[in-house]
Amino acid sequence: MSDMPSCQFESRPRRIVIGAGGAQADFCTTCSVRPTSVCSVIGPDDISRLSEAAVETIIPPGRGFIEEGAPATDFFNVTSGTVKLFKALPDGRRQITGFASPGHFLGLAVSDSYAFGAEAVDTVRVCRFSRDKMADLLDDFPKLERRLLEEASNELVAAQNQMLLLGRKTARERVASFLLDQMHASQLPGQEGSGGRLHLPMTRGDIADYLGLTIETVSRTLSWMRSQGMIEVGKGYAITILSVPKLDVLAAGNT
Amino acid sequence: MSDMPSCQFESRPRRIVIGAGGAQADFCTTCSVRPTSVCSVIGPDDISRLSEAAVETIIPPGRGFIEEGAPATDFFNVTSGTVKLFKALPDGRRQITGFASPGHFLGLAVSDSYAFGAEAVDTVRVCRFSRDKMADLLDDFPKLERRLLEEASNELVAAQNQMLLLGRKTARERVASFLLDQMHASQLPGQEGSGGRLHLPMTRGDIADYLGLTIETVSRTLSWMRSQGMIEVGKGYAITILSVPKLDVLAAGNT
DNA sequence: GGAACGCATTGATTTACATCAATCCATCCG
DNA sequence: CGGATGGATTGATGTAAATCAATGCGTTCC
Repeated sequence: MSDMPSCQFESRPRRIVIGAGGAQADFCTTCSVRPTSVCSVIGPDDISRLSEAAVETIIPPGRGFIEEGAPATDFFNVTSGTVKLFKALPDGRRQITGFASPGHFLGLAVSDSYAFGAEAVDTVRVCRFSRDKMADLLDDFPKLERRLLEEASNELVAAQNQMLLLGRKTARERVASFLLDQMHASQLPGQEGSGGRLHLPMTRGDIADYLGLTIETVSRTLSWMRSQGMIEVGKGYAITILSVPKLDVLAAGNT
Repeated sequence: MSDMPSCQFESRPRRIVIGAGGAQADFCTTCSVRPTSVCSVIGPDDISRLSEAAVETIIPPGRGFIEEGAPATDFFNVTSGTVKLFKALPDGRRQITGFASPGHFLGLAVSDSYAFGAEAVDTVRVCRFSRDKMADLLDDFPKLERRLLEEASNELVAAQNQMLLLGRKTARERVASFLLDQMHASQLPGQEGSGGRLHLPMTRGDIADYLGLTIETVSRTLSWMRSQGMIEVGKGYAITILSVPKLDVLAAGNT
């Protein structure tokens, strides 16, 4: 735990701060266009309240910024990039429990320490809040609480799906499910169709830790899918989905 | 899906109903002593509001009462017994995502259909609410919403632990983790110490489906633990934990 | 009492995936 | 440029747990 690259937040404190009568539209600009963000939930009139608690932080690829088991002091809202959330065993085995993309909240845990670690996959921007102030905000903005409940419910559904995947699916089914999930995530409102082209910012190792497999099995499975004409594996982090139906059949477990 | 033993709720509608000025203490008696229940969160003064929406239902062992994928019309609060929550693949493979005991809420899903199925392990009592009315209740009782968020957060933490278990732990580690979890759950406030004696209402099949193993592996692992002096396997559903430290070492992955 | 049933245990065998190991190929950097 | 580095791929081998199979054992119900 001690050799973890701990993040000093590279904080340029209050990178974007709004005064009482300042230009509110400038606050956390990414927030304002994301339907799931803090700002859009709270409403423009109260943004100045939020600004007192928030610090925007930029996190470089591979940098950890939440350490599993550390005191849970902060609360985050991802505004750009992809974050991997994980838990680890003492001997180093790792399970990535999810990838958080823009709009997601981190640090919901009710306990006083983080139940998971978090690390930037690519360059990530987050809005960071003190958890103390967060409690006050929740009292003042019921809509925010509603939004958090919605978020938690969605994550719970995702977690249940992942438990089914980890407990009962074969390697091929896991990879197929993953690719389809990623495709759906990339087709969220605002994103263009992309014709089955995926970018996947994470490494094979991350995918393996997410799917409960090894790097080699992930690699072999992708090669097999390529041989079956289901996908095309490009250079770098590009994968193109050639046949959604074939992957669907696989992912559903209809071998 | 169609041959599932669907529950007609065996409803004796409003088994316990309170009139405007009625004896409020009679409503859902189990609720009133559980710190996590709906009633105790809402407060006695508002119980009559709740009574308009709630129906107490008794569900016999093995009976399913939430069908995965069915329209999510109701919302439940378990008041006694144990419920298994699960997801299934078309070919019958099953993953139990959790066991719900008294105080737990079911049906949080924001979508309009249930993301999981639910079935009674032993005889179960629940308070059932219409989801439509639930939305109104949430507006009127912020404390309830806070409580639900807390519940969801706790479940999320449990789900993350389970993902680590399913993705990265060996069979022995899984069973050890399970036994320790069950022991901790049985030591919640109110329950007596019990001296390591566990009751486990679920079958080996349920445990297997919860841990992502087969019945045979669960059985073999328990036998092995017995041979190691870690546990004692009694008749029926009784298991006695003889050495918490040994199980701890196993569960943590220190092989 | 004794089939019949469901659940659990134990043994023999198979297998999907992990592990060990050898390239390959970009990118980085002195 | 050329060695070093980190990720990815592919091959050979090992193994933990699944599968297949037999038996036991308590309950239920004629």
